[in-house]
Amino acid sequence: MAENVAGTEDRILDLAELLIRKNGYNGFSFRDIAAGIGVKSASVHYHFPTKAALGARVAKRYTDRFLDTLGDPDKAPEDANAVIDKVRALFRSAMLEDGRVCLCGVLAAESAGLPDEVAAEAKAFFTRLTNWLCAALSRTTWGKDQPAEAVRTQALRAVALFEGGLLIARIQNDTDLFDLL
Amino acid sequence: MAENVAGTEDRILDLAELLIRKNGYNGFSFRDIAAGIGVKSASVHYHFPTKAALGARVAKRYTDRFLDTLGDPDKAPEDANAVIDKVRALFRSAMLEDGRVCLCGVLAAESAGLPDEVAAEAKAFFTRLTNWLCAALSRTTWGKDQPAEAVRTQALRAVALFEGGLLIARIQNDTDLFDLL
DNA sequence: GTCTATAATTTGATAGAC
DNA sequence: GTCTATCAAATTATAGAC
Repeated sequence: MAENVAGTEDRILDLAELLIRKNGYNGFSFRDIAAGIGVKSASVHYHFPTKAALGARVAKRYTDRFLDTLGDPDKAPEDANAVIDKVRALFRSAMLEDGRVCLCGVLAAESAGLPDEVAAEAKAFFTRLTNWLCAALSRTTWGKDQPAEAVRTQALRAVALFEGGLLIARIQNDTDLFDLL
Repeated sequence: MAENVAGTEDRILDLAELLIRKNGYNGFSFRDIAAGIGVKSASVHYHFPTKAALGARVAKRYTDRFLDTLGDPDKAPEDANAVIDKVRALFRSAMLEDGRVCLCGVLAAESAGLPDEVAAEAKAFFTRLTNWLCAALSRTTWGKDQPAEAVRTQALRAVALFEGGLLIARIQNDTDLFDLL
């Protein structure tokens, strides 16, 4: 029964992810985290020595989970639109579940002022997601006949569209806008 | 000859815009601004009483300039692709001129933690840009025969694509990625 | 593993002299 | 319009007791 109770480390990661997605990396503090989970900021430092280390871990966990949900690209649908829709649905659920945008979209927006290790993890998100889309799309009936560059362009367009769509839907406070994309 | 020398207020706005586009609203301070233009932070407060007031003014000026460059939508091209390309070129030049993303894209990413007056100006950017695109597109040979909703969807897709594209191009440190969109 | 206490710095903002 | 001086609060981070 006790396995369901998240440890302090996971609770820190959960709250940090939520706060970054809401306010950005520069928009939360160790004290926000500590207060939110009911400990002191020194305890947060025990688990994550620096803010950069925490940010990097949050981004890595987010990316791992995102790609884990997508699964094996070799088992993705054979219809190209279905592949795109699979990714669209994942971005969409991130938006609806907690009304937040993509963590790595936020980090990308701030990236020029981010600690290197955080920026590197955010960059990896886009590399890995684009690679997954390329792999999945090149198996589809559409992609089989396409040069690699055309597949890559489609993958990039999809990611850019969804990232931008989340930003617009959020600031316009209208989640329906995302579904028009 | 002296007309070319920007006043303190404009120099504050210029630097604030650059810093927000680089690090986000929470990623710059009045002292950063002051040091950058060679005054003290109290002088910055003389021109802009609060950080929120400065942020809002930066966003409004950015939006005004953006739409001013686009010009009258009734004089936009009659080819729909040319209209989209006009907007694409504007986003692209923002990226190339100073290697930065769209100011309001950054603000949108942080919007949940922004002062109301700043968030309102960022929101207005997307409203005004989308409206411009709707007006311009509905005049095109393509748009003339389309229902308003289809035109609006196209407009939103274009803005989302370019905003997302800027974010990806910047974090991947590859401006060429934007041109694939 | 969490706490108290605190250091060192930075932040947004104000008062008042010039 | 810009300055010096300063405030109160918040920030990341550390030392050491429990």
